[in-house]
Amino acid sequence: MSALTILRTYAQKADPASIPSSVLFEHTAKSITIIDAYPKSRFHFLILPRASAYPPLTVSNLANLRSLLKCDKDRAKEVLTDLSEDAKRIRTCIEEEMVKRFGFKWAIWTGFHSVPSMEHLHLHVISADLCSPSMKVKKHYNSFHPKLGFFLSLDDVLSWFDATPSYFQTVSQLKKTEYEPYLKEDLSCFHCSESFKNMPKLKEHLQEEWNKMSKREKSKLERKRKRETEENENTNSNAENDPVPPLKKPEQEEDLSTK
DNA sequence: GTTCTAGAAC
DNA sequence: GTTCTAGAAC
Repeated sequence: MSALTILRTYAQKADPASIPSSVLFEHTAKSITIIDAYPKSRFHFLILPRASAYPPLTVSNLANLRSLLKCDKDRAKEVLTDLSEDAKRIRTCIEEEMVKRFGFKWAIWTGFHSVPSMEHLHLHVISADLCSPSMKVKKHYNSFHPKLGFFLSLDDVLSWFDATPSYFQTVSQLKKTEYEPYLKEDLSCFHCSESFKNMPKLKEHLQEEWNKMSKREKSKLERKRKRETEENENTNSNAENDPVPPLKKPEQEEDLSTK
């Protein structure tokens, strides 16, 4: 089967449960969520609108964002808002898993590639780390870089529907010539903008950025936990006494939070 | 995505 | 001289 149309065959399944469990994450009447076969971050899912869920839209209307945005505006918006709801649920699952596996939560991006590499509309739900063995070449990295322009956040796309009709017209063309050059831009860290000469150097740096984030977030959680314990002890020990003054933040805490 | 090759890095 | 990497070709 062609790699380019694999998503379409999933989206056309009458019974999504027949999709291998190593691929399928979950499905609803309207969508199918799969685990990306080549994850570009620690968590990377794709949400596909099911081919028969949006009559009279056809599988060719659902080929990509461009083809969808050419359809009746209300119908297109319905597909996207449904995907948005699904994404919200998936993000919650990812966050739970982040806490279970890594002990803290970090950002999750939800959006489309402006120029997709596979047939059938697919919404990326991807953790904001871009650390993965499958992240190999510049094109991979730049296609998810949140500040570059190639990656279109779903919220941005939804905001196009509230813009002027002429803006919607223009932006919904998603011209390849406009977006493809982003993929060739120099490698720069999405956290700190530092630039890198090659992928191995960038990947090493992204891992360091993630380690820093992990430390920062975990100590934040630790301070929160301590504070809550203290507050509880305080409440209990003073339960029979008169009103207690609010707890003051220790000096040390102020310092750490600014770092 | 994988394979091949030129050129950079070491 | 050998290894590594980016980019082109498929």
